[in-house]
Amino acid sequence: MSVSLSVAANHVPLPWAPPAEVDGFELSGVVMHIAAERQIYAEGDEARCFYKVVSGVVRTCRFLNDGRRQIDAFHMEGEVFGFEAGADHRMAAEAVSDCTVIAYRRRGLETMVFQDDRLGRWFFSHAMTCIEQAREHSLLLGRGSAAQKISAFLLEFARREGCECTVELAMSRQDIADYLGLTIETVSRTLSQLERDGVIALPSARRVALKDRRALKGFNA
Amino acid sequence: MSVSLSVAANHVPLPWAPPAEVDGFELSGVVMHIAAERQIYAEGDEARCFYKVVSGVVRTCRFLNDGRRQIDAFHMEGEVFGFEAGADHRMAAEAVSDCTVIAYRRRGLETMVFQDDRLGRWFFSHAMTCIEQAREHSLLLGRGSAAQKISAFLLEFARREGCECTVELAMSRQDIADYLGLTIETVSRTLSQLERDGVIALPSARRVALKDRRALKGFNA
DNA sequence: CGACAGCTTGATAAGGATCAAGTAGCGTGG
DNA sequence: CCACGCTACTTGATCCTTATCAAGCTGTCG
Repeated sequence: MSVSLSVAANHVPLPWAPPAEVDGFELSGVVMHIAAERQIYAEGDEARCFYKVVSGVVRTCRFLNDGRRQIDAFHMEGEVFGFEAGADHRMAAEAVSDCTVIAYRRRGLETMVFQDDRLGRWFFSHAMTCIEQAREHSLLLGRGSAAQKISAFLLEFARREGCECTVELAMSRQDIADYLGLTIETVSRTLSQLERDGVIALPSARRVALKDRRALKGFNA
Repeated sequence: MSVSLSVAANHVPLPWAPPAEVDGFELSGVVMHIAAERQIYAEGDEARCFYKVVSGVVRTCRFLNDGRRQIDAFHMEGEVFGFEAGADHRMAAEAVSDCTVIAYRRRGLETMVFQDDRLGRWFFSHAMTCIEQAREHSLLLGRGSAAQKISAFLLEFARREGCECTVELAMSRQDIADYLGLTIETVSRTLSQLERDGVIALPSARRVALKDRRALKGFNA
């Protein structure tokens, strides 16, 4: 089965499923550039679109009444964010670095999902992956020491960036703290301690070399 | 559209979607009784079935290498658990109290989901609800004080049990602790403190009366 | 060079974990 | 019916991790 929607100003093929599975699909998407620290949408905004990251890093987060922030996830190249069950966005999305994203209209898509097995399966698999990530994050937040949180964070981003030995951190210490449920000072101190222990090296603040992956993994299960 | 699968020994209509939406559907389900504290499936077991709670309470949880346990969720009457993206269960499921559940074969269902819009939509909505719950749980685990965690827990269960003023706790203090990322002593102390503050009453260990919902809500956002 | 933002480090405090005793409730058996 | 033993829960004392407050450092940009 093949479906095409009306073509918008910027027409971009749907690139976030294995090409073999959704060859026939095309969705109208609008390319957007967002400067670092700019908001893409706010908590409570109507969820008209969902997004795919082309370049840069995006964070989805919520704010507490006391002003603190919890970052739910960082979204990197190729990842989809902002797809909601209800009418509104439950979290805000903000650019961690300068970003390029594609905004897809949500309207119509939900019907399409159930008209084509392949697209439906992809979406379902996406949803299940989100659940697993959220649960993994819960586990970390609920039961990890600062060292466990930091080491899990570094290993996760090393994997996602594809580089096995060096992690380029797009996000600030504050972002890391808000993702892991720590303070900026504890993040800094823990990184320093890991460096003193010879587990990592910090050639610069935003660059981490993983020197002893075994030790890093050893902190967790 | 209406679909019927081969009828198993115990044939039970699929009851976990609004009746109006999946009237035509029937799935073969096997009714199971599980004694309190018995395991329904283990972490890593092949995910042949998913389950619906008929009565009692079920917990889904994971064990860490140091022996500690993180409870991901409690599942109550009418709720579905054990539906996985991959081939295996990522968490164990155990009976908190004596339970009755219905086990549905997973095989065949995934195809059905994409053959009928209504069933598909229900499943998708179920998945999205799971994501929101997992994120809510992350927020609580990452940023809450003991009092915030306990009050959020009580309000959540008051809502789910339908009773607005008294919560009947099926689970032990240890279960609560493992759900909230606390120790059993802190759970106990926090409940005692809330009682001293006149926010709740504890007529018995497993029964909590919510005396001041405003104060309970006040701990959180 | 100075100003600024982001990061690091130090000193201290608070919240929760841990270790250690109790106490209450409940089923069992006498 | 009560004594017993068991388990779950509560409470107390102390320790440890991390938060908080405060200061200094580093790199960048004008």
